[in-house]
Order: sequence, then C-alpha cells, then structure tokens
Amino acid sequence: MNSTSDEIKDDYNFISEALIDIYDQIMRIEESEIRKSRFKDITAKELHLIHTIGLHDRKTTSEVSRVLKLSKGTLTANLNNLEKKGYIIRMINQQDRRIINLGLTSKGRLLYRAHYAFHRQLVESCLKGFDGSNIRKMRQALVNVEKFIDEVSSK
Amino acid sequence: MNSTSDEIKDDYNFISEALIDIYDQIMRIEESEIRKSRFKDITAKELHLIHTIGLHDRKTTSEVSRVLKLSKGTLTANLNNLEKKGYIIRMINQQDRRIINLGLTSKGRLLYRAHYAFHRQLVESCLKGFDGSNIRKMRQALVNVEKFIDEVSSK
DNA sequence: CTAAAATAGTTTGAAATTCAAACTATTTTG
DNA sequence: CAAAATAGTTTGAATTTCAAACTATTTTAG
Repeated sequence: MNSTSDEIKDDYNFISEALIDIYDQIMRIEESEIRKSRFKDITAKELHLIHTIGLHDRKTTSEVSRVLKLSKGTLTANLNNLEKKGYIIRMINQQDRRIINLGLTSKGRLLYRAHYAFHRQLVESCLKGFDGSNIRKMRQALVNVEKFIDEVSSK
Repeated sequence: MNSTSDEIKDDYNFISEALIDIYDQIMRIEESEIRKSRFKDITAKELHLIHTIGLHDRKTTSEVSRVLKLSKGTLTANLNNLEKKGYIIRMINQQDRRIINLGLTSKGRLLYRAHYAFHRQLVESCLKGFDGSNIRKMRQALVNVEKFIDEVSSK
C-alpha cells in the first residue's frame, strides 16, 4: 500500500489525539467494571497498586514506592487501606527485620487476575483481525514508547 | 512472516503488561517535562483539563465535567486555580446567562500546543521505521480500542 | 403571564489523598 | 560497640475531591 505524506501526517494526528484521550477512559472503565464485580471497594489507584505488588514478587514497600513514585508515607497509608479491606498482607522479612515484604491475599490474587483478564480482553479486541506480523509491529511500537520514555526521563 | 499461536500469546501478554505500565509513566513524564518549561505551575491533571477545554470549542463547565467525570464542584475548584494562574477564561454565554463557556488564554494555548507537540514526538518515536500500511494498522488498533471502550461502557 | 420546575454553576463542609519531616526499629559500617 | 544508614510508620499541613445546599437564570405548564 502507498501513502502520501499528508495521509501519514493525518494518521499521526489521529493517533496522537486518540492516545491522549483513550487512556483516561480505560482507567475509568477499568474501575467501573471492577466495581460491578465482587470488588466494589476498589479504586483505579488501588487496582494499580495491586498490579504492582504482583502475584509472586514479594516486593518491599520501598520498591513499590519507587516504582509508583509515591512517597513512603503515602504508600503506607494506601497499604493500610488495602490491608484493612483484605487484599494484601505485610510480611516481616526475617533476614532483615526492617523490611516489609508485600503479598496479595487470595482475594487480592483474584482481583489481580480479573484486572489482567480485562486488559487481555482489551488487547484482543484491539488486535482483532491482525496477523502475526502486525502484532509484532504493535509490540515493537510499545517497545519504542518505552525507549522514548527512558530517553526523556534520563536526559 | 509466520507466527505460532504460542508466539502470538506471548505478544499479547507482552502488550497487555506494557499497556498497564506505560500510561502512568507517560503522565509522569508529561508533567515533569512541562515543569521544566516555562509552565512550572501545572500538574498533569491540569494539563489534561486544558487539553479537554481545547483550542476552539468554547465548551461549557457541564460538558467538561461530564467528559472528565469530575463533579461540578471539583471542576469549579480546578477552573478557579487555572484562571488564577492565567491559563483559562470564563465567558458568560449571552444567549443563556446561566452558562459559562470556557476558553484558553494565549498562555493556555501555548501550553496546549506544547503538550500536543510532546505527544506528537512520542507518537513519531513510537512509529519510527513504520511504513504507511503499518501506521494504518496502528490507527485501526486505536479505533478498535475506542469501539471496545464504547461497548463496555454502554452495556 | 406568571409561579413552579429545571438547569448551570458556585459555595460549603467533610472525607480522602498526598507530601515532607520527624520518628522508631533494625542493620551496617568504621 | 557507637555512629551512620536504611526501612517503614506517624504526624500535621496542604490539596483534592465529593455531595448537598445554594444562587441565578431559563423553561415549562397552568
């Protein structure tokens, strides 16, 4: 297929606009879908935190606050909430008792999987009708975004 | 190019994971880049609000609060801040004097364009080396996401 | 035509979120 | 072993958010 430089510019504009708008909507839908399920007490931010804590990692509080760029105090508050609601547990690290390792409860793991499934569904519907090479390209585009982000943030 | 179903599944997983993580980083970078420029007093949320108000639309407060899913009270507070900082103006609609139409000041328009330019840069770097047909596919993927979002939110 | 209802936006007071700084407990270093 | 460093929590203040009450204006219905 051939494209004029005007068509490409138009595509670029469309893609830029769409990206600016879409993600906010995804966050919102994510939250509203999760609230329709048995996890009615969860906000989008908490979902994000649960995703970061992850299924298997036993991350520390410091690691999570670094990844999410939240102050340690803020994270402590968030973790208190999620602990109270029964989604996470704190485990004192026996090698170094200053450290708290974080884990998901079974309820937390269910939520994690529900969230992940929603995203998979989104990606599947987004790539419907794409063949393997197109999907590869899509993946490449995301790698490029990550590279761009790294460059900008390290400069 | 040929792909096994396992490879595709792996790509799907990669793409899902990447999407979950990337947006938060983009928001953060957007804000930190804008704060390095002459617009040091702007947060990511305010940037988003300025984008929604837009260059030409003269949207009303209600429209904006509906789009951004913010309560009217919250939006009033945000608009007060942006007005104080000189990015937006409120215009009483002379046909219906209950209505406030929103517009950007010249400073607000400069910020709008700087934000847009950043996104264009991101999209360009993300699609580097893609040909016209690949870019088309990318665009199609975003249309699919929009469709998915509409379906989920209207069901 | 006008009183009642509806609509647009602001104000208010309370709850939630966030941060930085001070603090506690523990481990590492010199 | 005392001092410094590190992990996480607590604290108090600032900011953000919401829903409900409120003001001003327009629309509707009798």
